[in-house]
Parts: sequence; structure tokens; C-alpha cells
Amino acid sequence: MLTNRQLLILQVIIDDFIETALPVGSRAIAKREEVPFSPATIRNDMADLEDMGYLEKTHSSSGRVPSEKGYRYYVDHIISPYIASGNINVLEHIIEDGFIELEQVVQKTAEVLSDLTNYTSIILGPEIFEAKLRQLQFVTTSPQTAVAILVTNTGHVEHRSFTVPNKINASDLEKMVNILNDRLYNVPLVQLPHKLNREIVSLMKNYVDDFERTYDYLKAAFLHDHPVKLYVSGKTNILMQPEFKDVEKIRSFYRMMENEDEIASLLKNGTNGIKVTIGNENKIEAIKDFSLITAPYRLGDNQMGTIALLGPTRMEYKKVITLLNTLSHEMTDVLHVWYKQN
Amino acid sequence: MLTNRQLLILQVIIDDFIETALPVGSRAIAKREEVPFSPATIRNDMADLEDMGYLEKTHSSSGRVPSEKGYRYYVDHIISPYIASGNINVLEHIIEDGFIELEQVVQKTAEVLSDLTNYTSIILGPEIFEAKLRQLQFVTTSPQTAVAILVTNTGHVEHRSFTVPNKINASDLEKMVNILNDRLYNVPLVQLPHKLNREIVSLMKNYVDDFERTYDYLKAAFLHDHPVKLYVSGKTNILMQPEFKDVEKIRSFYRMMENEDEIASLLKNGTNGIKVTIGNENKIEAIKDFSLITAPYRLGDNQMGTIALLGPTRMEYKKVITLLNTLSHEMTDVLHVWYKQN
DNA sequence: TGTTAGCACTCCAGAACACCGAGTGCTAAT
DNA sequence: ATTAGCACTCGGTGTTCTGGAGTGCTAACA
Repeated sequence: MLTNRQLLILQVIIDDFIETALPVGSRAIAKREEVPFSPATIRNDMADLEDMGYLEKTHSSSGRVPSEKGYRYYVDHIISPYIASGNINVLEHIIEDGFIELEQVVQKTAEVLSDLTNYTSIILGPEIFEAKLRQLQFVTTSPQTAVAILVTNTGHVEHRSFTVPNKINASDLEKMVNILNDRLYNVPLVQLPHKLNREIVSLMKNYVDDFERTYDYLKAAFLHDHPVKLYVSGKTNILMQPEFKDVEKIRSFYRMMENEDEIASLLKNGTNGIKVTIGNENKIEAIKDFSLITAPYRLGDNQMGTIALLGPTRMEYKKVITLLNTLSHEMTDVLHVWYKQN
Repeated sequence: MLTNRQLLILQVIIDDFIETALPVGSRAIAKREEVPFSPATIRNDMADLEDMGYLEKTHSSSGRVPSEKGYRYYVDHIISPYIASGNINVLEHIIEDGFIELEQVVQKTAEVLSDLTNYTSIILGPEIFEAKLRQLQFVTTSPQTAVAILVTNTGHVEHRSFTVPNKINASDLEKMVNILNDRLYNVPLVQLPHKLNREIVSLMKNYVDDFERTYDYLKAAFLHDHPVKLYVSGKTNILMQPEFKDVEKIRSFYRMMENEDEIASLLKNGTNGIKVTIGNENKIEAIKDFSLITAPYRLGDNQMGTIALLGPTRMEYKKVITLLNTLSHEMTDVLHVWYKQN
């Protein structure tokens, strides 16, 4: 168990190191008003804190630097009382500015987030499975090709190009699409496959000649997965951090950022609230000396996506956690409005 | 005027430096089979070449390094006879692999290009103004919002979200869109505004009540600019080059790459053939020690876009120019097929 | 006259060394 | 329990030294 004084010293050291990125010495701590102890006293506590694993030295006579365990303690026990969910209405301002596509709002949010923090922001989602179908459509673009288009109530548009086999009858396709639009209007995307199989198949058999082939084709066009998008902003911010003077580190960082699947899997890791992953707690090699902070946003009970910030382990946790907390709530609110309006 | 021996020496020095990135000394040159002269002789020529501005020294007793003027001479007079337009069928393979959207083909091409060269590849375009209209459509997504969708014969889909003012009559909109689709089918996008004003306006006035307002609205939905896309691949390749050990350089490179408008303007700089811009010939500060090689691709007489490679001034010009030459022709061929199929 | 061998000179890169200062741990005094 | 004092450690910086790769110049040579 830590004494109050040790707690105070740990906090001061971490705060200081977060600010300066330089090892902190006992003299510097003693100079602070909130620490009315002599350097020698502080040195004793520092030695204890090091023994307990919260601090490290860069060499035998250097000042102290927080260990990952130290950051962990700091996040879990020291700053947690100060985490509020402020209200900065970032999203409201963005929306007022006249953006109307959800994707743009999200992209803009990512930009604001990285500007506000000087770290790299990543937003996953939103999932669109709760969005309701507005229209399906086939547009023939050439004798052999066509585009399948899907529109949702959230203004989301998906499209795919296809080659059209000769065997498929255009008028059959048209009939089917008409039926689908009739029957599936306002159905959430997540229910499409189910509805299709249960209610529509039998209906269509009556109207369409070469049912099997046409139906398979339709499914390929409209029932594919809806890929979740990743919005990233502020990749260069990371280069401003003093710990990234090393070209090799920069390279591995950018390499990783090119691999969207990997990043997405990092963010999907869904808990209920804010999650802080420090240094080696990250499973992915390339971010072993980063910290990743994620916050989910939701629609009802469904997690729709994740807002995240990636920065050095020496991160401004207090500020960042508060910010993410706020923003994830705002995102949740926006989604609520966006999806519930008919 | 350069003597044959000077020409040979210049070529050898540049080839060597391109390969090793190290200053080249007279002894190393003399060891080569194709240079049957003593180091002393070579030194004399090197001094001359330096006087003429083709070579530089990094310090008073170092080996020589090509100057930008040297590269320029190399590109214009030394390697030009060797530039062929090979036939590697990159695009054919990509298309065979089952990609069908033009955008994906272009993206994939950029990736192949950067993999093949280890530089950063950038592709601009293709412009879609030559594409022909297949369908315009309004989909109402909620009482206040709608999406406008435009599909071309090339499988390109554009969409925009809107708020719908109460004053606009939905059935008027529908009528208008129907008329548009009737009249504008297969019209190249570039002719849309003209056709609309000349032929359609008068027609529509007859059918629609609140013509003015509805028409303005339609124009905003469908007659916006068609943004030209930028496809980039291999940004991290640049980090492998030994000249980019400096974090500050890396930072400015990535900063620049984030500014798509600037890059696009660099590439638009359209000439007829391949264009090589070396170091300070580039107007943009951030790439003053890069070389940029661009090649246009076209449809008929219209330049549709640009393929480019960005690398250090010490670039493998011979290989890269040949490659770009080939690929720009292949792109032109692909576009031809893509746009001409009805 | 063009080419080459020889030589003195230059300058960078890296190793070795000394020195300073910030910081520590320990001990003894308060 | 806290603190003053002190010896000690170690990284960073600046200096000096040295080896080697490379040059320019001069004189000899074909």
C-alpha cells in the first residue's frame, strides 16, 4: 500500500514527465509547492516506489521515469476521481456547420479530436446494421455490367459493380427488385437476410421464371457484409513527440497504420466504458510503446463503433480520457437522432 | 560540350550513386571494366565535370555526387535512348483478377507501381466528365432529408445528402427527375449543364408548379463538380531511402502528403508525355529534394489523369521512366475499353 | 599532346579521453 | 521520521588524435 506522500510523489512525477518527457529528479519535485519535503525524503520514497515497480531509472544515477505499471496505477487510482464527462458540443458545432452525411460528421470529429489532443485519432464505424432500408436498385451500365445500389434512412449509400451473366433475365431482375423494395422498405439491414428467406422467397417464385439463378445473383449484390469504415486523423502528430526521433519507430508506426484490419480489430475489443491500454498491454508489436484509449458509442444497447486515441505511453491521460468520455456520449446522442428519425 | 570519356564517367558516377547513395571516387570508377583509364585521368575529367556543374563534392576531398544539373543531363541525354515502352500487362492482370470497379483497378495499379519501384506512387483521376449518364435519382431518407445519386456507364456512383426544405414539393421533384432521366440518358457528364439549360428547362416548366425553386434545388443536387480522386500507395517506401534519416524531412513529407489539393495540382501540370521534375525544379518546398515523374493517360484527346512516382532525386530514372511510360499506355487502353462500351 | 604515376594535402569519421553536472544512496545529525 | 551532507555514478559534451579515402598538382612518359 502506498502512503499519502508516496501517492503525491508518484502523481507529481508522472504529471511532470508527461509534460516534459524528461526524467524527474528529487530536487525538482521538492521545489514544488504541493510537496513540502526535502529532496532526501523524496529520494527515499522514490526508491520505495521503484522497488514496488511504479518507477524506473534510465541509468543508475538518473532521475525517475514512470513504468507502465506506474501509468496503470496513475490511470486507475490517481486521476479517476477527476474524470468528468464535460460538455463541449463538438458534434453539435460540426453539424451546425452544414455537414449532413454521417460519414462527414465522423471524419470531421476525428479531425477535431486529433487537433485537440495532438495525438492520432481513430474512429471505427458506425455500424450500419441498425439503419433501415430505403431503396435497393440495379442500374445497368453496359450490356455486361450493372451497379447494385443500396440506400438507408441514415443517408448511407453502398454500391457494387457486377458483370451480368447472359443467362440472367433483365426483366426478372427488375421484377425481383421491385418486390424487394415493396417488402423491405424500412427494414433494418440486419434483418434483411432473415426477412428475405422467410417471407420473400416464396412470393418471388411465383413471379419469376429462372428463380434460382436470379435469386443467387441478387443475394450476392445486396446481402454482402457492410464493411465498417475507419476514420483516422493526425497521423503526423505522432512525429512531434520527442520519443519518436527514431526512424525505425516511425516506419513501424506508419506500417501499422496502413493495415486497417489490424487497427479495426484493436478497436473492436469492446468493453462497456473507456478502456486504456498501456504499452505492452497492447497485443500488437508495433504499438508496444504506445497507449491506446478507446471509448465505445452506441445506439440503444448496440455498440455501433469506437472512438480512440493513439499516443505515446506518456500521454495526457486525464485530458484525453475526459475528452473521449464526452465525445462518445455526444456520438451516441447524434446516432440516436440520426437513426430514429423516420 | 562533353567528350565521350566525360560522358561515360558522368554516366558511371550517376549509376553508381543511384545504387549506393555514396560519393563516388576516381579509384572506384577506374576499377570498372568499361572505363579503361587511370584514376588520375578520371580525376581530371571529374574536375571538369564539376566546373561545368554536373557534379558536386560534399567536402573538399570527398568523392563526387551528381548535382541536379547532372541528373537533368543524365535524364535528357544519357538514358533517353534506352527508354522503351515495354509491355508488362499489369492492368490486364489486375482486371483478370476480378476487379470490376474502375476505382479499384486504379487503386490496385498504384499499389503495384509502388511495390515495383519502392517509391511512392500517386495516381490522379480518372476524370469522369466523359462518362455517360445512366441514371439520376432522388431517394427520400427521412422527412427532412434525401440523397441524390448519379450513376455513369463506367460504374461510377456519386451521391450527396440533402436537407429538403418544406417548400419543395415531392411530386414535383419526382416529375423532374423522371424527365431528366428520360432526356439525359447516355449524355456525357460534361454536357449535362449545357443540355439542361438548352433543352430541358423549357420542357419542365410545363409540368412543374413551383419551377424555379425546384430547379435550383436539382442543380445543386446533380450539377456539382465531380471531384477528382487521388490514389496513393507506398508512402512508407520513402522511409527506406538512406537520405531520409532525418525526422524533420519525414515530417514535412507526410505533412505534404496530407494535403491532397497540393499534390493534385502538382500532377495536373499536364504536358503531353512523361515529365521529370528534379529537386528544386519542383515548386513546392516540401519536395525540393525529391524527384517527381509524371505520365498522363488519356481518352481520345482528353487527358483523363496522371500517373506519378515520387522518390529521392537519386532515383532509378531509367527503370522508372520505362515503367511509367508503359503503364500510362496501358491505362489509356483500359479507359478506352471502359468508356466506349455502351 | 594526352595520359599516368607519385606525392603532399584535406577532411571526415570514429575512437579515446577528460570534464561537468544532475542525480543518487547512504550515513549521521536533528 | 526527516533532513543535511557527502561520496559516488553515469550520461552528455567537447577536445584531441588518428587512419583512410579522396583530391589536386607536378613531373614523367608514350
